Amino acid sequence: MRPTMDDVAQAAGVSRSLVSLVFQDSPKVAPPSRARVLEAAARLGYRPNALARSLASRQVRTFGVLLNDLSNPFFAEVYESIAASAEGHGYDLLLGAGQRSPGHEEGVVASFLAHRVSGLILVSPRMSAPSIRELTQGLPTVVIGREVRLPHADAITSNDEAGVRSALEHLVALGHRDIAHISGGSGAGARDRRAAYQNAMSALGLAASIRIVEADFTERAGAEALRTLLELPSLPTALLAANDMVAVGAMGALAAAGMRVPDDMSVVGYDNLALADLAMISLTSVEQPLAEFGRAATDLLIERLDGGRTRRIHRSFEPTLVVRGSTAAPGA
Amino acid sequence: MRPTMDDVAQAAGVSRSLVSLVFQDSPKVAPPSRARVLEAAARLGYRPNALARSLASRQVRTFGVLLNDLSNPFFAEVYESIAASAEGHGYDLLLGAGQRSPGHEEGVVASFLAHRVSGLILVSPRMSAPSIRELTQGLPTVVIGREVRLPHADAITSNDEAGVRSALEHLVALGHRDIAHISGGSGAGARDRRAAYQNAMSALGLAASIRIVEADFTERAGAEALRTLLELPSLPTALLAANDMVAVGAMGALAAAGMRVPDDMSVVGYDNLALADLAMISLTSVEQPLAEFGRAATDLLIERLDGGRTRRIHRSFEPTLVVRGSTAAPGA
DNA sequence: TACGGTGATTGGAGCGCTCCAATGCTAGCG
DNA sequence: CGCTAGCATTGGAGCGCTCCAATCACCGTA
Repeated sequence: MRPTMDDVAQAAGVSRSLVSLVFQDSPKVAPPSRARVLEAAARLGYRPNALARSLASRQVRTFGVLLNDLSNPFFAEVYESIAASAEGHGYDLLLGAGQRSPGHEEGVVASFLAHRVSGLILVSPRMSAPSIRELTQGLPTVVIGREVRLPHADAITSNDEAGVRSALEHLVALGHRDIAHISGGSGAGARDRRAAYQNAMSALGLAASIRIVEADFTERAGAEALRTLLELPSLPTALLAANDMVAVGAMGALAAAGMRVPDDMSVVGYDNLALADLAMISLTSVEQPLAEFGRAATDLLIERLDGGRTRRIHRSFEPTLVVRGSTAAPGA
Repeated sequence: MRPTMDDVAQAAGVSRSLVSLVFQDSPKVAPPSRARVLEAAARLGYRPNALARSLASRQVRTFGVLLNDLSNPFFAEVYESIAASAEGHGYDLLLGAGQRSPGHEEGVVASFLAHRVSGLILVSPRMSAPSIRELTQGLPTVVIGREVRLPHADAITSNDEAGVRSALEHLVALGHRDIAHISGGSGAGARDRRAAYQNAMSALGLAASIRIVEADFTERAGAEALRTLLELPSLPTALLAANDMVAVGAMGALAAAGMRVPDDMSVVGYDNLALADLAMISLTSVEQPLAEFGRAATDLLIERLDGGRTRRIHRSFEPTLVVRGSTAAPGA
């Protein structure tokens, strides 16, 4: 059996309470006692039991982070920024992966709740809003990448309307008029982006050439969507993809079909992953300030936890278009 | 406050013990009692407290999974296979990300231990073997992607010797003789792959043209390594990269330098990520049976936990070469 | 010498659960 | 009709810790 606090207390010749104070870094402990306790603990190989600690203190300084899809590096970047910021605030993280399925997500969130995390960060969840409400039951929650309207849940999004508009304006400036959208289907935020595309196309006087292919936020789905597109009688000259994975999948399918980017078709992605910057991909993409997402998420959670805020907040960030080699004038 | 078992017991008019039995799915509970308890629990919104449960039962049916680097999809694939298999055995997973730094990894493992996980799965850890031994303290552990020799730690690797040999033989069959290796530096398994390269080159009679550039398992490092290589007086005709991320980074740098793959240089990767199959990348790569890694990892852990095994096991899997467009005869 | 004050230390109750031994109850048997 | 077997249920101790109130030792001061 692992040593407990009592063992350490006995070995150090003090009470359990004192050992507890030492491991809480309490300033009330006299330096010599502290040294004796730490020495005894080291000798026995003692490690505090986080379970017992949380149970007794009835507070768990831990956030549960649910990432929708580990295979998309987007989530890795968001996670890194959350981790950096949570660490600074002294919070632990429990990580879960949703595997792109609402069922998995619900299981992960249930497990977070069972571990009594103090707050939840859901990154682009696919769960329905009602099931989020039902599951989280008033637990402070931040949803990234989707605007969920629940009183105990804050939202962090980037301004898709502006991001999509800047991408389309860029394409139009290059001379494109026939611009199709490969959508994220039922994935988080896909609706907003789809709507932003429709709005911006209309605003640019291109309502007539609106064309949407439903897909999902994966390479595979992007490739399939493109093959669907190729069967149409007329092809668009440019493509706005729901994200970079989709864009890359579509570019792959284009290459496989013997078409060249940007000569035969321009492609714009969304997220500006490290991938997009690779020379043989060189994808024009809309960048979201991911680093700020993480900081904002922990800040919002801590405001509720320590500051006692109860009103929901929606924080929206401005994206930036990064132009690379995948866009050019049509027929160039 | 959240309802506790006592609240449910009171609401259902039974004892706490009975409620406990119901939530453990005990067969000794009479169906009507079970129904009453479940109804009361649902009405109150009761959820068992996993902390208290683990503390009282002194067993935590949870594995800690440490992934070295979330931004490499390799780890996402390994994770998915672990998740699938652990779920089947009724184990929960705690996920942690090492962010490519030994310090981070140690923090994550310490947190796993504090949560008293029943077993550990370390995927390509960067920590030193002594610090693994010291941290894990006899806790059943499986290390994937690296052969760590500790009595309480099993190892899962793929046969790098064979994988590297098949890649080199493929290149030699195409006519290459001058084949350089971009190594993973101090990353997990980099040593084995480097040694395998040296051995295979010697076996193929190419010891004289052995050339190694140290890098890391990332795109960025691959690109930098390639730029280093370009400054040498003579260039190799083919490249064996430590993994696909490195290969892709190197291909990007090649493209940026105006060189074409495979015309000016052939490139082979390792891991066969989804990425490698994209048409504009089309990377020849060595595939490891990732799905089996996950199953093997949970099986090994469970053998120790339930079966009482104490001797270490090293399980090695055979890789397969997947040939794509990034390799061709030199000067083709 | 007695006293209040300060800082260090301690005892004990309790967090929400599990698990074991003990209890109550009904049916079945001689 | 008493006795036992067997099932369903219960009470209570205890998991390893925190936290509060109580205690202790020691100092300076009146």
